[in-house]
Amino acid sequence: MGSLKMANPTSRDIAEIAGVSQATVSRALRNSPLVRKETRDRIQEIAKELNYFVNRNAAGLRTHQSNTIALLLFDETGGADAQINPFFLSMLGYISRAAARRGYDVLISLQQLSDDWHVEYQASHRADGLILLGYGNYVTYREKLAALSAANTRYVIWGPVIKDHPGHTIGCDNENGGFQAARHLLSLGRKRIAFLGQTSPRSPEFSARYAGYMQALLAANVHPDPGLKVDADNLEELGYQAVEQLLAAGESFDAVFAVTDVIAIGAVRALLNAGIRVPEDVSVVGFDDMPLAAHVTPALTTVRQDIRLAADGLVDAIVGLIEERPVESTLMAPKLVVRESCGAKKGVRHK
Amino acid sequence: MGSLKMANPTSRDIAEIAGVSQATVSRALRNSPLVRKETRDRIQEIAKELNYFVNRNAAGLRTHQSNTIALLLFDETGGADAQINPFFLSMLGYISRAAARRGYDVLISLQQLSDDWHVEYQASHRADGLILLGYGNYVTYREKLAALSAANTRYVIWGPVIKDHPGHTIGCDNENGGFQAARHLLSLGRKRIAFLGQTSPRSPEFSARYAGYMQALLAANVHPDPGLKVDADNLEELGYQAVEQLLAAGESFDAVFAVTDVIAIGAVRALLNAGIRVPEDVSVVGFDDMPLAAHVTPALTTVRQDIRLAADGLVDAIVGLIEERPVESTLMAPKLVVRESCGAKKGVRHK
DNA sequence: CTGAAAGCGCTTACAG
DNA sequence: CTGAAAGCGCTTACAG
Repeated sequence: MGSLKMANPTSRDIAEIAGVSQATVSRALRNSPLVRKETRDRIQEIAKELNYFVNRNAAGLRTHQSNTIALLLFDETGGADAQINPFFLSMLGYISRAAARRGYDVLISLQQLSDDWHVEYQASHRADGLILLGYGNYVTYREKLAALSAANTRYVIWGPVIKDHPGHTIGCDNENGGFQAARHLLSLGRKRIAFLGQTSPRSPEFSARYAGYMQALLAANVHPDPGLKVDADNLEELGYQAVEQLLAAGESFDAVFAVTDVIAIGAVRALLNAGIRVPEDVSVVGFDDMPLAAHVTPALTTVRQDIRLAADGLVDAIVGLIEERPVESTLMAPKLVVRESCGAKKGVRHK
Repeated sequence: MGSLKMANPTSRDIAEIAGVSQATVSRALRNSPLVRKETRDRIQEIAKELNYFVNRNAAGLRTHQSNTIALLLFDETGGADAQINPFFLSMLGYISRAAARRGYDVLISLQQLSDDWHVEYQASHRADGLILLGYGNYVTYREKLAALSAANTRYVIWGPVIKDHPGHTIGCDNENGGFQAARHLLSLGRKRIAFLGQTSPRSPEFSARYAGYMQALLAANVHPDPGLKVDADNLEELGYQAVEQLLAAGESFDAVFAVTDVIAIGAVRALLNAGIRVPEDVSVVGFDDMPLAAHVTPALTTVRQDIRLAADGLVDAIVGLIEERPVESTLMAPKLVVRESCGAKKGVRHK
């Protein structure tokens, strides 16, 4: 069969070589049982030899499908320079793998919440559906979501499952996670547990974690001290500053529950820096279990959100919507991961 | 002008509403000066009101362009479960931003080096070009790249700039980086500097870092001790094991140069675990300056690859190839970032 | 400055 | 089991 080479072969070229119609080539390449096995094999072999691949634009134009999912990552950093939250970044990896397994490509896009992203991806037929990722400001968020829904865009959100919120959500049971974190600290004998994180209504996930924390305190008859609650957005530097602030205010505390690992890592740095030992003097627990949580020193005790499962769930959901199967919002169970920063494992420095 | 709403408007719908031909609509939407300003504005307004977006499949089919870049990330982890190297993951963020600035979408795909990815993305018209990212095994890599070139696929690699390597490469001057790291350790009075990393020909980047390290030793008349060189692939656990191995062999050393931050973090953990102080007893320097390098304790001294610049360079290069401008391979200068783990800054724990 | 027309490369009823 | 034909929604010479 020598050298069947050409620049940009089309199904028509293959038809000519195979001595069949272009329609038959199209069927054969999609493995249609309508085409006789023999013919099918021959055609596929020719396609392979020619390094032929179906033109996705043509196929997409015909079928109105792109087999692509757009992944929108909200950039909390205000754009420009800063790093994206590594937690979401690593989720992206799992999403991409899960999508590939189901035959979907993934288009990524970093977005400002303020951007006018809502409909374009699907309306332009670049994607069949959207996955939205990021700790959003749910107040502004909400109208955008409503606009998406109004435009019949298919989308799934990673975030808090909020009653009568538009769209489908896959999220973590943040309240339970916060509860587990605080209960664990209490079980270690800690009573003055500082809370670091933003709890305004624009951050319902963090608010839920706070609610869980409060529940645990109340269940243990520990009176919460408002002086131990410090607002902090999700940046390492702000975790650092939050602890500095507590120290400057002369607050005494024997534990810190930070609403994300990023904040927790900043908090630990500030504590060590002030000559306060972690976990001997102050226990620290984070939230997320991002990749490096296990590798900082002391290794961070944290509440794990299983991002692998989350990614699978998000992809399942969006593919479900695309293929018009019924989809439900889901709440996933978080899990406390005990490492060194809380002091529960005395003298054990690695698993 | 009330409610102009319809399910999936096309340029033809707009033409009808505007009372012009479909061709004029197409021109107007692409801002062609051929269309009278007035008409153009009117058409664009209608499009906006209808929430119309050009069907990318149709446009792509016509123009043979996708305005999309495929980002192929090589998965060193062997697939399945593991985390992707955070260094590359965060590069992805910058690439996506740079591409957006130039009007390109980014399609991501995690790949095994063994996969048959070489041509499909461009041949199927899903992408106009590829960016390849990851510490590849350059022996197997090479044939794949040759295949890409043979298929006239446009691609740019992040990696070592190797003479007569196929394709265009944007990379870091790894040799110089290794030199800076070792020279810095030597300047601190360290003489027995362990080297942790894989230096086989399949990892030319790491080999180059090793070469720089050797140069620095020789320039300082320090005789390199082969017992202080330990092979380690790019995983935290392997950095940990490498140090364990040195200790078990009874080697004495006062510094560690790890060929990546990930390995360095594992090394630090092993040292602390063995009761060896960092940096008092052993100085540690890594390579990459990944996001968390600054936030582990002690903060990691490392050789920074400016990933922002790298990302811009990669996108510039691939867009250049796509738009048929001449493109050259580039070597970027790395920069030593001094933090705590080397001991140069006594008593200073944060910037 | 505008329109009529061709054609990009597929998929899929429809007919046999 | 196979083919002829229509048509997806654009862009862009070509003609005026």
